[in-house]
Amino acid sequence: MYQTLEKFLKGKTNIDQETLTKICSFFKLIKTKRNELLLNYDQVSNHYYFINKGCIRLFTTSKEGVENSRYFAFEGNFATALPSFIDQQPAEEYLQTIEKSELLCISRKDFYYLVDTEPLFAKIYTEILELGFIMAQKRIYGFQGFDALDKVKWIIKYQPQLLLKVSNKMVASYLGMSPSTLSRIKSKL
Amino acid sequence: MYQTLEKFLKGKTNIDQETLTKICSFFKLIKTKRNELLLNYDQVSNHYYFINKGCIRLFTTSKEGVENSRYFAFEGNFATALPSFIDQQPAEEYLQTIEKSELLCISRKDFYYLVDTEPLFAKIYTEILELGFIMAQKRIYGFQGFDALDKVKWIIKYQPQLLLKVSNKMVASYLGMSPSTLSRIKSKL
DNA sequence: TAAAAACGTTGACTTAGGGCAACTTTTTTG
DNA sequence: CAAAAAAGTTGCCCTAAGTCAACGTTTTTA
Repeated sequence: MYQTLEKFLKGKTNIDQETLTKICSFFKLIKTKRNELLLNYDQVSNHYYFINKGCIRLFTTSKEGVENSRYFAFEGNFATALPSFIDQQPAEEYLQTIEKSELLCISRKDFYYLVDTEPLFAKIYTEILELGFIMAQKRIYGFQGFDALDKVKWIIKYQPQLLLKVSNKMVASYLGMSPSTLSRIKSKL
Repeated sequence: MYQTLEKFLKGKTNIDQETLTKICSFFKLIKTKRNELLLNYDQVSNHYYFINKGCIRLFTTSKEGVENSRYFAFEGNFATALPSFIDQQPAEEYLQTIEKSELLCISRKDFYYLVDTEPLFAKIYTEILELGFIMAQKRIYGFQGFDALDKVKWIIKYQPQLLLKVSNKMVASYLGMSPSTLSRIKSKL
């Protein structure tokens, strides 16, 4: 149950088995269905999820009701609505498993307890923040000045798994274009 | 010379004067001219800047040579090319003072020395990361699904100082539209 | 302080990509 | 496994916003 998580933690820092076991003991296994909502727009994020199996999507909807995908996290990664988790304001975004998934879930209280009492876990948290920051910047700023074709090429180069695992519709909403535009571009290469 | 920085640090955490003085002693004052480049596209970011006076802009250029502004930091704030500062890869962005400025500059080495030896400074760094993460997300994701008019309204609401302090051209490049579009929209209110 | 450079504004024209609809294909579920 | 629902594709048309150029204004610098 905790192998993937332990592997993830070991990959980030040198950590003994005892601490590892202690950290893992705070995570509870939950199973979710396809399209199950983990967090609603108005809710405050109070859980951090580690994905054992499946996929979590972070998205919003525009005032016209169009969905806008922000992030997809797959097996072996952490995901939550981090801004809300940090500042405890309503998330203004949704968290959802887009397929049947198995998640390890830790409450915010326990998470910060670990951050405050386990220096190694604090270090891992800092690394998660740093990495999250870098990735978000690269992803979003990377698209500045890109036209639709550039974006599709970018996704093929840097996140080809997305095209395999996620519906066209969601990829399109991730890239900020309509499904028809994505469809047209793919047919031209 | 260090008043503004001390005020910033005190605002983040309870911190005694001795530690404060020690932290400040690692910062050196530098004066820059209008449009002076602090970091080039291919360079690795090795300094963190605190702005005593003036303004730092973070920007890139597209392959066609069009400038794209990412962030403006004003008096009393920190700025650097953070992804590069963290992972020591070429920045792929520029750092520039857009007006005559006075900066307090700390080297990466000293910065991480403080993070590793002063728990309070580590805490401040985590807060800078968290805040930077939240702000970047809000800023960029906030524009998803916005047309040009929405973006201008957004900037008026959340960052009106920008319109006062920064040229139209740079604001336009920050909002991801051409200067003519921004001009046209402003004339319609 | 005068010449030069950069910036801002506006008009005419062009274009990338969105909206909608019809149709086909795939996926989901009872 | 069949019916229903959702997703993907494609054509047609339209619109928001970009480009380019001309011109006036402000800013910079020698």
